[in-house]
Amino acid sequence: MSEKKLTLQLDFHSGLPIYTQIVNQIQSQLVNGILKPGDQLPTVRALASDLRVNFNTVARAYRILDEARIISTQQGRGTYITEIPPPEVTEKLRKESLSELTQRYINEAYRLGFSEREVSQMVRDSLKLWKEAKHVKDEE
Amino acid sequence: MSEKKLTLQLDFHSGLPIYTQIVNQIQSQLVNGILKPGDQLPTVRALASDLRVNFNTVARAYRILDEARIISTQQGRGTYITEIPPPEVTEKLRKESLSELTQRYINEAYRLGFSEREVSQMVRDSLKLWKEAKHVKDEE
DNA sequence: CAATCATTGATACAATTAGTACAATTATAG
DNA sequence: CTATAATTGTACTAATTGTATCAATGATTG
Repeated sequence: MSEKKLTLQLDFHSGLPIYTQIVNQIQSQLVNGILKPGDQLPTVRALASDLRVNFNTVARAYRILDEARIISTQQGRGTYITEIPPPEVTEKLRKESLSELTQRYINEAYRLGFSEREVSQMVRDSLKLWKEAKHVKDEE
Repeated sequence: MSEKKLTLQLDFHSGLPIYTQIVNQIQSQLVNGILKPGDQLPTVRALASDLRVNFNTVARAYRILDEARIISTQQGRGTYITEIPPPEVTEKLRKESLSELTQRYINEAYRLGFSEREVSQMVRDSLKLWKEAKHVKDEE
């Protein structure tokens, strides 16, 4: 059951290797709860076909995730999200996920020509708004 | 799909370095719309062979364009025209666009359960790294 | 003329992705 | 139950890409 279809959005011009994008997005979906422990991932060939990449590229991503104990790949069986990800892994993942997200954000801002000062200021402002909004919400 | 052939006219007696001519003509074709953001450029070897020059000369041109953020070169993958920010965007639009980008970033971080402190710290760290990297690059 | 510097070329390297054969497991036929 | 085929991940290699380094060349300058 649970024919959950793994949906990944690759950007072939982003400068990030395909396998890295696959790794990042699977990590992100796990942190985010879209993927859960025990879930089966598509086979390397199925996902590769879906993404229109070579299956070795997917295999490489899976191997990286496997070495990080995030998934468990079993020859002849398939690939699964690790049942009980150790807390230090999930915390590490959380941090990495934020780091990843932040880098993407800063790179994008830089690409659009914004300065370090502008980015810094905008983040400060936005965080302030965010905190205020959260405050209001918490007061209910 | 889009097998656009990049056609450059080199003048070997002009006194202008080959790599400069390549840089200029690619820039020119971009301005004139012959090349568009996302377009893939020929490989350094293919273009070099086409122009009958050493591929390092093309690589040098590509590197200059890459540093100018006009193209994005990716080892093992290829070279692409980057999505350039239209220079004629007003400052207001610029700010709005950064604001929007930042909101998306913060919302995503929030959705992933990060605290204001974590986000703030991560942005500071990432900006620092970014600035250092830029510095090194500028010093060469 | 000699020294220096920019340009170009030669060569080796590194990163990414693709191709091919193989091994482990599971499903199926008899 | 056993044999065989199908499915899955693995390992190794090859091909394609850009990168780094240094040497050769040729022009410029003192």
